[in-house]
Parts: sequence; C-alpha cells; structure tokens
Amino acid sequence: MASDHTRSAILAAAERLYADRGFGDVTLRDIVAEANVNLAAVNYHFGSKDELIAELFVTRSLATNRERLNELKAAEESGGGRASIEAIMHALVGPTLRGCLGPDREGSTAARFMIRASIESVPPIRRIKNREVDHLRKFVAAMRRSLPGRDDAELYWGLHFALAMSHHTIREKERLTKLSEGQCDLNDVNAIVDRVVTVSVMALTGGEPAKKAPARSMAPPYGRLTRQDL
Amino acid sequence: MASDHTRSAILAAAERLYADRGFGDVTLRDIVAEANVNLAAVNYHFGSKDELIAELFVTRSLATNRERLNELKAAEESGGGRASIEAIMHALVGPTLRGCLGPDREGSTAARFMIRASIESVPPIRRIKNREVDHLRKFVAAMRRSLPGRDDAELYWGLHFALAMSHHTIREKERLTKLSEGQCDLNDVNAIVDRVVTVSVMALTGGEPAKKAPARSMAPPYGRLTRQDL
DNA sequence: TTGCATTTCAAACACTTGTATGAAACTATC
DNA sequence: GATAGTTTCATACAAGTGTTTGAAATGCAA
Repeated sequence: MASDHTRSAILAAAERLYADRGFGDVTLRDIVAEANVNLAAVNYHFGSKDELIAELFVTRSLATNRERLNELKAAEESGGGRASIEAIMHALVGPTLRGCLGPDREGSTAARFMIRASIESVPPIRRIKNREVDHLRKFVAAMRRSLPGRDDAELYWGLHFALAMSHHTIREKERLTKLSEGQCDLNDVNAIVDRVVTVSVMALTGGEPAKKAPARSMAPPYGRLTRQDL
Repeated sequence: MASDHTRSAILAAAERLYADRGFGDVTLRDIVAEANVNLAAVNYHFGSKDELIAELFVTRSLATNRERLNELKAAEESGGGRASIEAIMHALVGPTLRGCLGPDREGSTAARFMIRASIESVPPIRRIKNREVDHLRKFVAAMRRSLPGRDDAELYWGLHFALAMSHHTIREKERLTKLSEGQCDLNDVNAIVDRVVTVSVMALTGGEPAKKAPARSMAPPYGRLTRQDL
C-alpha cells in the first residue's frame, strides 16, 4: 500500500489540468509530467484514463451529494420531519452553486474541475451522471412531504427547473457576465442561490416569496474509492 | 461549381452521424463512408473537420435565430411596437424547444444534431456560441420596452433563466423522463413551452399568470454559407 | 540477508486521427 | 477536340493517443 504518493499526485495533477484546460486538451502525458510520475503509473493505479476521470468526478460528486443530503436532513429535522419547500430547494442547489461559484473557492481546482465536467461532458462522466437518479429521488420524496397533494409531475418539473437554473448558471457564468456587461454579479453566491430558490419555489407553488436557509461546507480530500461508489 | 453533390452529401452524412453517435465517436472516415465520397473531399470542400462542424452548426443556428426574431417581430408589431413579456419569452424559447422536442421532428436529424451540439460542446461550436451575444441583446431590448423601469440586471437574469430551462430540458430530456418514470410528458412541446414561459415570466415579474402566443416554422435545407455567417 | 510482492520506469506497441499530395477523371469553353 | 479549371481518388504522411511490456528498483516480512 506504501504511501499512495504517486496515486494522489496523479489525481491532483489531473484535476488541476482538466480544470484549467478541459478534457479534450489534456493527455496522459501532460498529467504524468505535471505529477512527476511515470506514464505507466496511470494505468497501473487506475486501470485506464477513463477510470481516472471517473474517480475524480465521483469523488467530487459524492462530496456535493453528501452536502445536499446533510442540508436536507437538517432542514427536515428542524421542521419536525417536514422541511419547507424553500429549504429543500436550497439544499438542492446551494451546495453545487456554492461549490462552483463560491468566492473562497474562486481559484479552487475542485470547483473549476466540476465546471469543466459540466461543460464538456465526456463519456465516463456521463455514465456516472446517469446513475444520479436515486439521489434526486430523495429530494422528490422530501418535496412530496412538503407539498402534499401536489401532482408528482409538477414536483419533477420543479426539481428539473431548479437544476436547470443552477447548472446553467455555472456553465454559462462567463457568458452571462459578458452579456450583462457585468451587471449580473456572479460573485455574490448567496444572492444567486436565493434567486434560484425563489424562482424554483414560484415554479412549484405559483408565486409566493421565498425564505432563507443556512448551510456551509468544505471540499474533502481524496480517499480511495470502491468501484461503483456513486 | 458543378452540382454540389459531394458537398451536400458530406453535410447530410455528417449531421446524421453526429446526431446519432456524437462528435467524439465520429471520424472523417465514418463520414465519407456514409456519404460515399472520398476522404480528401472533406478537406477539399470545407478546409478542415472543424469548419465542417462549424458550418453544420451555423446553418441550424441561423435558422433558429431567424425563427426567434420573426416571432419577436410579429409580437411587437401586433402590440404596437411593444410586445408582452409572455410573447417575448415565447419567441425566445419556442423555436428552440419546438425544434429539438417537436413531435414531427422527433426523428429529425437536425433536431438531434442540435441536441448533440448542446450536450457535447465541441470547440468549433463553442466558438460560434460565444458570438451569440448580439442576438440575445435584441431580446433584452424588447424586454426593456415591455417592462420599462425594471433594473437591467433583472432582465438579464430572466433571460438567463429562460434559456436555462429551455436548454436543460432539451439536454436532459432523457433523464427527466427516466427520473419521473414517464410522468413528465416530453412529447407535448406546447405544454413545455408554456411551462417555461410561465416560470420565466414569474421570474421577471414576481408572479402573474402567463398568456399565450402562437408561432411555427420548418427546418431549412442547407445552402452555402459565407464565413463568419453568424 | 533472503525472498516475495509491490511499485516504478523507459521503451515500444498498436492504432487512430486529421491532413497533404499528386496523379487521374471529369467538365466546360473555345 | 484540345485546353484549362475543377473535382475526385488512392495513398501516404506525420503526429499523437492510450495502453502494454518486462525489467529494474523498492519496500517489507521472516
């Protein structure tokens, strides 16, 4: 087992390069050069390039999902088993938005990597994303408890739109800044979260003002993953 | 000039293959095999692979943008120079959604190609998308006329969210179907357009019901483009 | 130390990719 | 029908890719 030095060096270098230059532009040779390890080390430790990418993405996804569920759980507990729809939406979009737009993380490799993953959508990542359904179902369940009697389809649409606004903001933040000539402040993450939550709640309820809900978190270091982790 | 047979065969074959299998999976050799032309024909007629992709995307984009502006113009004229915000949003998201989700176009190559372009985001396409700002500004201008006195940033956010919901629905339609186990009907395009318009308008105005606005169109055939067309 | 498993390394492999070349085939004009 | 311009074609090129190999180095237990 040794010290895992090589393994972690590869992960760190790969995440940094992918974050900076995108998946299409970075080769294994770039990665091993950055990590100061041998080319064969990638295949030795990860099996293949795709599995390396998958591990990077799974690690970061798990962290986000964990944050989401923690925030959801906290909201449900403090609400006696039933969270407000605002709090649920906040738990859904908050972690992702904070992770990718947050000021403290502006230079964060993890954040920029996740943005890349969202923009470029390379095969191994797409495969993983397709397994995220189970995770989202937990939010649908919470929404059902929060808005009983509502048609399920409406809940799905609300969830879908919330993710739409959240992901599109991350993905197109540069373009929105350019289009608005800086008038849309992409640095005030809390304001963005509130905005997305407000619109999502309106989409679900047909138009009441939204409240607020707190939350915070940190990016975890890499650990070893078992396959099929997500 | 001859008959352009080879040129159009390449365009058609390329669009079909890209639509079916994505940009990452399709090589020039695949394309020329499908088109029954020689490998060198691509570089002869288009200069490079990227320029071929760009031409495909520009053609389809121009068509959509034209539809959007037509619908916007019609709405403004029938409103005496000032269209309702519902009509503006409808003009913005209607053509794209109809183009990519429409039932008559379900099997349409053009539609599937545009979905791919939205999902995979390959460099030549990204370059083109970055020039779309001018086009969107026309919608911002219309929105400003429709909602005078409103902060510009609010208008940009509203436009941004409208595009977010529209694009995300196209991009993730399979996932939404799967997540909702078919309860969200992705075949009823008009209902989807109305839904997106309604939420967009709520995002902009803070919650009034939305009206409707008509529109329709067809996919144009390919013509020769001058460079820098979009 | 000896022996065994893990890890590193340089080198090569096998393959695919987009692009370039130069001759051949074709087309239209005189 | 000869000529010039355009288009097609088979083929080769050059470069880059992820992956494999087998030996060398290293770490660890007895």
